[in-house]
Amino acid sequence: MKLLPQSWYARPTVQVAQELLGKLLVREVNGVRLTGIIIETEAYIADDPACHAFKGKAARNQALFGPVGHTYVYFTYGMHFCINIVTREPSVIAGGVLIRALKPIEGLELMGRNRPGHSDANLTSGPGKLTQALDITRADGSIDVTKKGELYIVEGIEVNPADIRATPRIGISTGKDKLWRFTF
DNA sequence: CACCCGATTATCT
DNA sequence: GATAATCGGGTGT
Repeated sequence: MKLLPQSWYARPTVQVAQELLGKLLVREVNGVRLTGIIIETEAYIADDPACHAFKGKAARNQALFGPVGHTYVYFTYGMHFCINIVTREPSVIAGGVLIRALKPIEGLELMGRNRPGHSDANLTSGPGKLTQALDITRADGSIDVTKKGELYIVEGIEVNPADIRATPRIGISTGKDKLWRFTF
């Protein structure tokens, strides 16, 4: 499995959001490997009222302004973590791609233990669920996913661009007119 | 299957 | 004090 160079993430956020579909998110902790195919993403950039970075730099969202190819993990609704990959072209000040869903490939047993009482189909079928299944927390913010480590992304399956569907993003109150949620 | 709501807390007004 | 890039359980059709 091949890692993607940092330059791959230094391209327009909306384009990378689509190309992340089919890639593999790999979590390695305590010698156990958890893997899933990325099947749903959403793009967020600074020039977009729905983006956490829209109102400027703050303690919570600083990672969105940081180096591309790193993670941005935030905590929301008092109980959920969500993970983004920082991605943007050089002329854009901040931006990232929210990973909304995975298809579990490897390490189903541990994912199930991280989410007791749930069937395989419900392990990673939402942004808050997949972080729980992969045991991703605040501590996993600002990790470089272009290098093998506790958390990284490698090439996965080929996705036919014709199979990619663009729809409005979920759960936001502004910026609903943009079709920046991608599934295949 | 559609809608409604409570849980729980960081962040902002 | 209100809101939030959510989830899961409940109720009603």
